[in-house]
Amino acid sequence: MKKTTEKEHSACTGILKPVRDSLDILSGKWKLPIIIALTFGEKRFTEITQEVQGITDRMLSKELRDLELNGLVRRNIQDSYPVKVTYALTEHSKTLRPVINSLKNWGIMHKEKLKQECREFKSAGKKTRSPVA
Amino acid sequence: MKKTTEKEHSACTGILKPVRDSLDILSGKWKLPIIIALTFGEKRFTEITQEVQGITDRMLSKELRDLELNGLVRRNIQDSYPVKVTYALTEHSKTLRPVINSLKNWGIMHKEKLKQECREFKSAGKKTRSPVA
DNA sequence: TATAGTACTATACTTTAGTATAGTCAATCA
DNA sequence: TGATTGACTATACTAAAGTATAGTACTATA
Repeated sequence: MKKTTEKEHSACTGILKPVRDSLDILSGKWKLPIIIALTFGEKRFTEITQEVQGITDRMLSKELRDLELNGLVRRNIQDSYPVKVTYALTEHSKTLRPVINSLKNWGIMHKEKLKQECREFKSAGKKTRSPVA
Repeated sequence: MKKTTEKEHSACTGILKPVRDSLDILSGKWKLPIIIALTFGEKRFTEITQEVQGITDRMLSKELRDLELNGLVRRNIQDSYPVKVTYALTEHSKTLRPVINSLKNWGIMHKEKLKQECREFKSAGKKTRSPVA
C-alpha cells in the first residue's frame, strides 16, 4: 500500500468537482422525475403535478426554478386567458442523455449483481463482514 | 401539447427506477470522494480520513459499510499488531467508470455552458424569467 | 502501570431536504 | 357579485443527512 501522492490527489479533485456539479443537478427526489416527465413534450404546471405523482406545488415550483436557472428547462408564458405557463426541456437538456443512460444501465446491472450475490451468499453461507477485530 | 399516455408513463418509470438506484449509491457528500480516494490503491481507515478532507470517523465508518454492502468496497483485516484494516475497490466497482465519466464530462460541459450564457446575458441584458403574469 | 496507536461506536446536535396546508392575485364567467 | 381557474407563494412543520465530541476495546511498548 502506497501513500497518495500530490499528483494523484489533484487528479482526484479534478474528477470529483465536475461529478459533484452534475450530481447537484440530478440528485434529490424530484429533478429527474420532472425532466423525464417533460421528455414527451412541454407541459403546464398542473399537468406536471399530475404526472409526477406526490410532488407538492411548492416543490415543483422550486425545482422548476432550479432547472430553469441551470438552463435545462424553458418557461413560456402565454398571455391568454386563463394564463398559460408551459415548461419544456431545452436543447441543452438533451446533453444529459448519456448521463441518464449510463446511470440507468448501471442501476440495472448493479441490481442484477446484488441479486446474484445474494443467491451465492445463501448457498455458501459465507459471511460478508467479520466482527471487528 | 399532448396528454401523457400510459405507455409513455411506464417508459418513464422504467428509466427512473434504475437511475434512482444508481443515484442512491453515488449521491451524498462522501461516497464518491471515498471511491475516488481508493482508485489509487487500497487504504487504511485513517489514511482515508486524511485523504478525504473533512470527513468524520462516524461518516467514514457508515459510508464504508454502505459501500461494502453494495459490493463496491472490500474490507480486509490483517491480524497483525497494530490491527490493520484495509479497504479496496472491488472489481465490480470498476463498472462505475462509465457512470463517473459521463457525470464528469457533463459537469465540465455544463459549467462551460453556464459561463457562456452568463456572458451573453451580460452583453444583451435580456431577462431570464419574467415576473409572474 | 501508564501511555499510545488503530479502528471504530455512542450520543447529541445542527443543517438541509422535503411535506402539509393554506392563501394570493388576476381575469373571466354565470 | 361571487365563484372558479391557474400558477404560484408563505408559513410552519417533519424527516433525513451530516457534524461535533467523546469514549471504547485491544494490544504493545516505555
